[in-house]
Amino acid sequence: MTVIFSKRCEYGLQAVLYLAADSNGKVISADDISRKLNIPKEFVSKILQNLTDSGIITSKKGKNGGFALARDPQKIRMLDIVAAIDGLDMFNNCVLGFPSCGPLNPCPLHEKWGELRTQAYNMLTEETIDMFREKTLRKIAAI
Amino acid sequence: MTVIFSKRCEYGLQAVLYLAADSNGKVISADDISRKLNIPKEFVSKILQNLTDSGIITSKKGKNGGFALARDPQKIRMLDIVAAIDGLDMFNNCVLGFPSCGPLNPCPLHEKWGELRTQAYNMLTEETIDMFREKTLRKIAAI
DNA sequence: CTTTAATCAGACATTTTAATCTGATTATAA
DNA sequence: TTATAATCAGATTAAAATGTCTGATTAAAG
Repeated sequence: MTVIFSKRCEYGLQAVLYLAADSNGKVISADDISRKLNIPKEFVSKILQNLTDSGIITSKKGKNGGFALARDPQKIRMLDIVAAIDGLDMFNNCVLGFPSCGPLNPCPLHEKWGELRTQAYNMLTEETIDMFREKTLRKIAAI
Repeated sequence: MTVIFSKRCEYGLQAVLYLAADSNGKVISADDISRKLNIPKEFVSKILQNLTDSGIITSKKGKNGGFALARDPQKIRMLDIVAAIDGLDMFNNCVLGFPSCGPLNPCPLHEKWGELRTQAYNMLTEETIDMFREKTLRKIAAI
């Protein structure tokens, strides 16, 4: 198995993209998100709690409650969500699992992989979730 | 958690690189590999068995037995090892975990991520383990 | 004020990955 | 030919990730 993001993180990214795309000021319930994205309800609820604790989304309790973005979608970077759920270790640790891999003591793939990793990091840093409204809506409509 | 290669695959890559770098025609035992790379012996043994089954390395049983590359190091691509252990799903599946992500029905990250993924694929395809002898030796010396 | 529908908190269960153990087989060397 | 040192095969354990359940709390609506 090879993974870029954990399932938790994939689902978290999906959920936040959905909140950004389809909530028009209103909150969206975990149940709704679960059905739309086809993610187990109890699981996505946990992830939404995480994201609430991290300050990326807010929650409204009680009847008609749900979740919404905590700030402008232009101010939520893909990286923020990844950092909140998976952390940023992948951008520091050696791709081959060697200990203390760095410029001084590089593993065989260090440089070439480093470039790719930096590109990935930049991508996640530059892209904010407001860029994806239409794409997200189209994708979700097709699930 | 975020992972590119599984632990099995990381260890497998390390082990094959080591075989390519430090075996001068001779076989190297799992015990030796375990000590040099600081990988649990029983675990690396299993991985070496896998790689033997996959035809990437060969094994010699009995006293003074061990493992060696099955063919020229110029003919063993990094990708071969990854394919044997982790498989190539990561090059096909959606990075956000959406179902049936493809050109017809792309996820929001589909294109940008696709470029990076292709670069990674090309890197693993173009690089053969003979390119890494010195780097590997230097790295292992520093463990 | 009561019902209802939601989040929240934490325990629990399942599955996958990582790691270990046991014993059989094999081949070298004394 | 016997002792030794290695791979091999399969079972077992441990840890981490994924997924589920139960009940408490909260707040809106009837």
